[in-house]
Amino acid sequence: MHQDTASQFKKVTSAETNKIRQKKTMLSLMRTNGYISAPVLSTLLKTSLPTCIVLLNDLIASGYVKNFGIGESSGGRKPSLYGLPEDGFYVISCDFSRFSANMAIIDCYNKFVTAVIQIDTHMDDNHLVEKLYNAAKQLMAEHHISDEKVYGLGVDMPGLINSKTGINYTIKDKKKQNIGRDLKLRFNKLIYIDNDARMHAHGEFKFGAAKEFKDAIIIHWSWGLGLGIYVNGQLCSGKNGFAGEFSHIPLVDNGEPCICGKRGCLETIASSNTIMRRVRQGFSDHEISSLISQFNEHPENVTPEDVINFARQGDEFCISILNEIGSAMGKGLSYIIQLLNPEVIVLSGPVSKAKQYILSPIQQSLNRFCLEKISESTLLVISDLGDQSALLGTSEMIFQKVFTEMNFV
Amino acid sequence: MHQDTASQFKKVTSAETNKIRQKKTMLSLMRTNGYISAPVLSTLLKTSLPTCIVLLNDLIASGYVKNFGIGESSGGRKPSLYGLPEDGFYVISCDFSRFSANMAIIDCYNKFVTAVIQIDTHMDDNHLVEKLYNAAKQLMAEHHISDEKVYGLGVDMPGLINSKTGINYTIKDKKKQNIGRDLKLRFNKLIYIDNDARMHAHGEFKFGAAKEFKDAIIIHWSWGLGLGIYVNGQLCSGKNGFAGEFSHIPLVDNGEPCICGKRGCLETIASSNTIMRRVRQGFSDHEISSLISQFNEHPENVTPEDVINFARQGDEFCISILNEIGSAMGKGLSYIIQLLNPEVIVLSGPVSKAKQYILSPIQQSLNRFCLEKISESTLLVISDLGDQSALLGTSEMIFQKVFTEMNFV
DNA sequence: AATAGATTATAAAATATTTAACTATCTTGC
DNA sequence: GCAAGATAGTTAAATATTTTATAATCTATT
Repeated sequence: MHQDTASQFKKVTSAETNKIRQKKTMLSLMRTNGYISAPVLSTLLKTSLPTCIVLLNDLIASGYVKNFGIGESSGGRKPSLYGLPEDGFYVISCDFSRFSANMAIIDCYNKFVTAVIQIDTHMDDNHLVEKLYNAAKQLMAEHHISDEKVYGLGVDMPGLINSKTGINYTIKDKKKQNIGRDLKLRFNKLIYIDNDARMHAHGEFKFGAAKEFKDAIIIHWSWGLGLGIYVNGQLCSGKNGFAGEFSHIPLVDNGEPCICGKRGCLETIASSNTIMRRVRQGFSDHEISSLISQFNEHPENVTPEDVINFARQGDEFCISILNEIGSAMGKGLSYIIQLLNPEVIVLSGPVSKAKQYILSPIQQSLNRFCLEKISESTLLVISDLGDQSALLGTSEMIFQKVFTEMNFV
Repeated sequence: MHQDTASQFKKVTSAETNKIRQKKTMLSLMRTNGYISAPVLSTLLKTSLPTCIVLLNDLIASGYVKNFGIGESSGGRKPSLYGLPEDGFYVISCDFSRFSANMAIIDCYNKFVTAVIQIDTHMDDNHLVEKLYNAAKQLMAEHHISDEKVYGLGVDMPGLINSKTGINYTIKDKKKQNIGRDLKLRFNKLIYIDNDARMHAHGEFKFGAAKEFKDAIIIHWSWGLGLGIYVNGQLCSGKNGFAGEFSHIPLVDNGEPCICGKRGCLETIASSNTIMRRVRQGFSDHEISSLISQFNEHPENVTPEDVINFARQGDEFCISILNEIGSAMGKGLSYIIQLLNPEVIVLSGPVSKAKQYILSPIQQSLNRFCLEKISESTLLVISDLGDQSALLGTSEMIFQKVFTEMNFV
C-alpha cells in the first residue's frame, strides 16, 4: 500500500532532498571557508540570490547558522556574513601512538576547545573502547559540552587500516580488529578511523605546509617512515587503505634485517632506528664526540632528539649520522618524485626537526638520482605544524563525514 | 551601458546555463554508458522525469540525440532508449611513435570509422602541423565526414608533456614546443595533447584490462617503461604532467649508463634495450641457443620480438633473458605496490607479449620485495587490448574535453 | 486469460526558482 | 561632499520544475 513505514507519516519529496543537499554544501563551505556572504554562496552553489537567502534563513531558524554581522565591501554595499556558530558543532579527535593515546575536542573552526589529554591505552587494549568513552565523557563534562553537539569521533592509530570499513588489520586479536563497529556501538555517533601517518599527513595537507597544494607528499619521519600521498587534491589510500608503505621499500641488497622480516628496507637506513644503531656503534667504536662523552655512563639514555641537538651544536659524529639517513631518505624520495611529480614534499615528525642538517643531504641525493627537469620544480620543506597535525587531520576527516552524512531537522 | 557586446543581442540567463550544464551531462552519460532511458537519466541527474524529457526533446530537436527505440523491461512498461547518433560526433586521434605517427577518426562510441593511417613524421618535424592537417583532411574526405562533425583532435607523443598547457618540453626547438597552440591555430578545433605512455594507459584503463578498477597501474613495456597511474579513478599527471617516469628510477648502484645521463636506471635492466644488450653479449659469448645460431649471419636483425618467440619455443638463453628483466621489473613494481596499493597492474606493450615467461619472474620478485599483506591482493595481468590502446585513450580524452567544453546551439 | 503489481509516459495543478525592477548601502574620483 | 558606479538585499511577476493524477504498457502470478 505504501512504499515504506516512514512515508506513512511524512513524504520526503525530491525538492526537499535537493534543498537539503544545498544546505549541506552551504554548511561545508562555511566550515572550510569561514564566514561567507550570500552573494558568494549564490555563485558557488550556482543558485540565485533570493533562493540562497531563503535557504540561509531556514538554516538560521534551525540554529545551524549564525549571522556574523557586516563584512568588507568590494566596491559596493557591505554584505552580511554568515557562518557556523562556534559552539554549534564539535567532534572528538583521538590520536594513538604506540603506548598511549591523545584526545581533544575540536570545534568546526578547527580550534581545540579542550586541552589535549593523554589516555593510558594502546591499540591491542581490551578496554580500549571503554577507556576512550570515559575520557570523552570526562572532557565533555569538564567543558560543559552537551552530547548532541558532538557529532562524531575520529581516531587514528598505527597499522594497516581500511578507513572505508574501519578495520585495523594490525590489531592482534581478530575479534577486536573491527574497531569502527565497536566504537559506533558505544558512542552512537559517526566514526572515522584511519592510519596515524596518513592523518599526520592530512593535518599538514589541510592546515600546514602543504595547504596550498594539490599534489603533495608528506613524510612523518620517526621510528617508522609514514607517508601521505595526495593526487589531484585527494588522499591516496589504495585498494585496502594500505597505500603509503614507504618504510618497507627495499633499498639495500642484503642489508640490515628489518622488523617486517625482510632486509634492507628504507626503514633500516633512514629512520630513528638507524640513528640509534649508529649511536650504539659509536659507543663501541669510542667515537670522538661530545654526545658519546656526555652519555658515557648511560648510553641507553640517548634519544634521537639528543643526536639532532648535538648535531646543531656542531658535533661531527652526529652530523655524519644525519647525513647518512638524509642521503638514504633522498634516494627513497627520488622514486616518489619521478613516479608522482608532486608539487611539494613536506617533512614532519621528530627527525624533521634537524632542519638544514637533514635537508641538504636529501637535496644532494635528489640531484644525484632524479631527472633535473622533474625534481627542479619540487619544493622540499619542513613542517610548520606542531605535534597536533594528527589530531587536526583526524578531526578534519570526521567533520567532512559529519557534514556529508548528518541528518537535518 | 551593457555588460558585454554579446549581451546586446542575447542575454544568457542562469536558468539557461543550468539547462546547458544538464544537457552536457546527459550527452556525456550517453557517450560513456551507451543507450539510456529517460527514468535512468532522471535519477542520475537528480531531476524529475518531466523536465528530463523536456531536455531530451530539446536535444533531439537540435540533432544531438536520437531515439533508439524501445528497451528491455524491468518489470513494467518498456522504456524508450536515447543515445548519440553514430554519425553525429567524431574526433581525430593521433599516436606518435619515434619515427612515425598513426591517425584515425573515431566516433563517440569509440569505434574506428576509418582505417589507421601512418604519417611519415616525428615530434621534431618542421612540417608536423601541416602533415597532420593534410592527413586529417584526407581521412575526412575519403570517408565523407564533414568538418563540423569533427569536434576535436587528440595527439599523444613521447616526451615530458604538460597536458594542461599543451607544451612538449622534449621537442628540441623551443619555438615548436607549444604544439597545442600550433595545432589549435591550424585545426580550429578543441585540442588535447598528452604523453604516449599515459595515453596507452588511458586506453587500457577505460577499455582494456583495467576498466573495472579505480586504483590501477598500467605499464607500457617497450624500449622505455611507460607508466600510467590511476588514483581514485583519476589519472595522476603530477605538477607539470611529468608523473610516471618509471624508466629512470635508480635501481642499480653504479650500473649501466642510461640515455638519461645517469646510471643504473630501471630502463637499463628491464627494457627492450636490456634484451638487445644481452643478445649482443650472447653472440660474442657464443651462447648455445637456437636464436644465436639462426641469426648467426645477421645478428643485427634480431628484434626483442624474436627473443620472446624463441623463449616460447623453449630456448633456454632467451628464457633466461626474460627472467632477468622480469625480476628487475618486479623489483620496480614492488615500490609502486607498497607506495600506492593498487588494485591491478596491467602489463602492455611488446614485452608483455611474453606472457607467463615474464609474469612468473615478476611474481617471484614481488613475493621477495613486498609485504605479503599488501601484494597479495594486487592483480597482475597482461593487456587484452591491441596496439590501438593509445589511439583509444587519446580519443577518450579529447571526447571528454569536447563534451565538457563544447558550445550548444 | 485475467488480474495485480511494476515501470514508463503525459498533462495539469501546485510549488519553487529565477528574473527584473527597485531600494539600500558603500567606494571612488572629482 | 557629491555624483557615478558597484555591490547587496528585497519584492513581485515571469518562468521553470516538481508533484500528483492518470493513462499506457509490460511482467508475473493465479
